[in-house]
Parts: sequence; C-alpha cells; structure tokens
Amino acid sequence: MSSFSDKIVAWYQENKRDLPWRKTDDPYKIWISEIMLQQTRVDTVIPYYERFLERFPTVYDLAEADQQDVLKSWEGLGYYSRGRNLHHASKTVVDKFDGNVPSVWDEITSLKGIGPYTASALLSIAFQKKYAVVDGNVIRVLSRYYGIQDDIRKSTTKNRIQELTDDLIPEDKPGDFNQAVMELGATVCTPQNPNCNDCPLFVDCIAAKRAQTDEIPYKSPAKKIPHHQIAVGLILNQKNELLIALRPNESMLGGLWEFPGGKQEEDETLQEATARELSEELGVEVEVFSKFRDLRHAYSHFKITMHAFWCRIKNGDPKPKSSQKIKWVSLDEIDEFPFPKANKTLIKGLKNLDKDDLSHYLDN
DNA sequence: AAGTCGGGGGG
DNA sequence: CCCCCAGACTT
Repeated sequence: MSSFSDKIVAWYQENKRDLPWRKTDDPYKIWISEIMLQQTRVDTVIPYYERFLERFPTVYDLAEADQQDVLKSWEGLGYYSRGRNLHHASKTVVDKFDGNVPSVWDEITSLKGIGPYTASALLSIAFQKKYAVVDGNVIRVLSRYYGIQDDIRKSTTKNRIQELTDDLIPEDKPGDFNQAVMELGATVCTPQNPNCNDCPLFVDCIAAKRAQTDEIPYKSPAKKIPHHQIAVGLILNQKNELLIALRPNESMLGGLWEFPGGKQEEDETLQEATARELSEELGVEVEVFSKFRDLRHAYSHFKITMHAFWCRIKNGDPKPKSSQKIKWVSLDEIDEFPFPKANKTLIKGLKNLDKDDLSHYLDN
C-alpha cells in the first residue's frame, strides 16, 4: 500500500546530497538557486551560487546593484536573460512586495523569469505549498515509472506528466516530494545507464520491468543546427587599448561585451566581412591585416567558427550605433567587464601574447 | 507549437 | 561527435 510518494520521500531523506541551498529557509536564497539551476547542472551551479550570495546577500543588495555587476557574477553560467530577469525581478520584490518573495501563485509568476517550474519549486520548498514541479528529471522518472512512450518534446506530454504529479504530491512536505523526484532523476534514474538496483521505485517501475529504460523517455530527433562563420576585429589604439562593444539588452548575450564583428555573408571573404561589420557597427574604415586566431563554439541553437583579425583604422572615429556603447580597455582592466565564452577564449589568448607581440601589431 | 536563449560534462 | 541539464519567454 506504500505509495510512490512515501517511498521516494523516505529514500530522499536518507540519500539526499548536501547542497548549499538545502541549508537555508531564506526564500531569496532558494530563489537564486532555482534560477541558476534552470537547464544547468548542480555541480556547475554551486560555485556561482556561493559567489553570487556573497556579493548580493539580500534582495536589497541585488536590487540596488548595477546590471553590469550582476552579469559579471553570471559570466560563464549562460542563458544571461536569467540574470537580467532576476535583477529586474529583485527590484519588483523590493518595490511592490516590501522585499519579501511573494508566496502566492499569481504574484510570484508575475516576476520576470519565474515560470511554472520555478513558481512551483519556490512555493513548495520555501513556503510548504502543494505545487508539483515538472522538470527534465520529473519527466524522465514518471515516464519510466508509468511506461509513457509519448514524445517528451511535445507540450502535451509535459501536461500529462504534470497531471500525474499533481495527483501524487502529498499534503505533507510537498517540497521534499518535489526535490525527491528530481534527486532520484539526477542520481539514480539517469538518462543513460540508470542505476535501477538502487531505486526505491524499482518494483513498480514499468520501464524497468519491461527493460525499456533505453527507449523511455522517448524524444523525437533534434533538427540540424546551422554553423556560421563569424568575423571579429581586434583594434588597438596608441595606448595599447582594445576596442570592445556592449551588446544591446534585448539581443542574445545582451548586456555582455564583445569584440565587434558579425556573420560572414555569402560571396564575401572573412576579411571583407570584418571590414563590413566594423563599418556598419562603428562607422570606420579599417584595414584587416592579419589573423589572430580561429575558434569554434557551440550555442544552444547554432554553432560558430569565430575568426579574429587584427585591424587598423584607416579612416573615421569609432562611434557606436544608437543602442550600443563602445569602450577602449587595456588587457589589465578587461576582466572587469562581462564577456561571453568565445570572447573570453580570445582574451585569454591575447593575454598570452607578450607586450612586444602586442606593440608589433600596433606599429604595423 | 515552435523557435530563441549558453555553457559544460559525459558517453 | 552527440546528448542532457531543477526552463522561460516570445511569436
């Protein structure tokens, strides 16, 4: 008679990992953890979580911070709209909710960046309310347990799983139940080679019984993603400073800095693409005189090869487009600014050049 | 319902 | 190389 919920909660209380956000009752801290954990593994999040809370210990500290400081703390974690939205939502909490994370559905889901998953997680874990979460772990555990072979890429399948967990979640300790299902999915009911021998649900699991854990959950094949060639310009001034540009907030990687450049179009060389992009973005005519480095990078929905060229301004004074900002920075101060990964890789390479190398390019 | 939005770790 | 990850938002 022992239910799904009794078994998995008992298992959780014996086997749960010792994670930083499990040491606190502060809704603000739990909130930070849930935003960081979106599409991101626990081990990746932990150091970011610790540093973020050291820098922004309360919602007031976050609300008063500059966006650049928030994004610098988010640098490398990815999905930067999470950081921008979190910062925005912290101001809403201070201005509209007197500094308290709201504890009712309509209010908490009105905050930027809090969707159905995060709302359920916060309401159950921080406020002991009965809202069942559905994330990738829950979908995997329940689809295997019930032998559901529907395509988990479809929203109807997620809705079906939501109805099932809505039905399973107990009145008592709903937060532990939610964390238990996710913990099982993360540590036992893993995507590949699940450890069914250690699973408290083994005897009732349909996928395990039928040896179908390789087929369930089923996910339809992913589409091919494009591969773009990106040309960027490295421009030095007389003071050995590099020109960097701020990406607009609404764009991909918004609020982060980059070396100016863009996508290579058909029927143009990479050098031509570099000159065209710098002309369009900065209004300058440049000479593209040597390649610094190529690097490959994968984003969520496309891949790039980034080609970085040393450039020299032949004509004009760099001026950003209206929505943008530019800045000249030395390699010593460049780390004060948030950059996406591909640019960080370039910066690391530039720092490995000694000053003679750098001035060689300057004098050229 | 489909597309956009990062980066890292593991097989 | 591929896949997946404590998803949200826009259209």
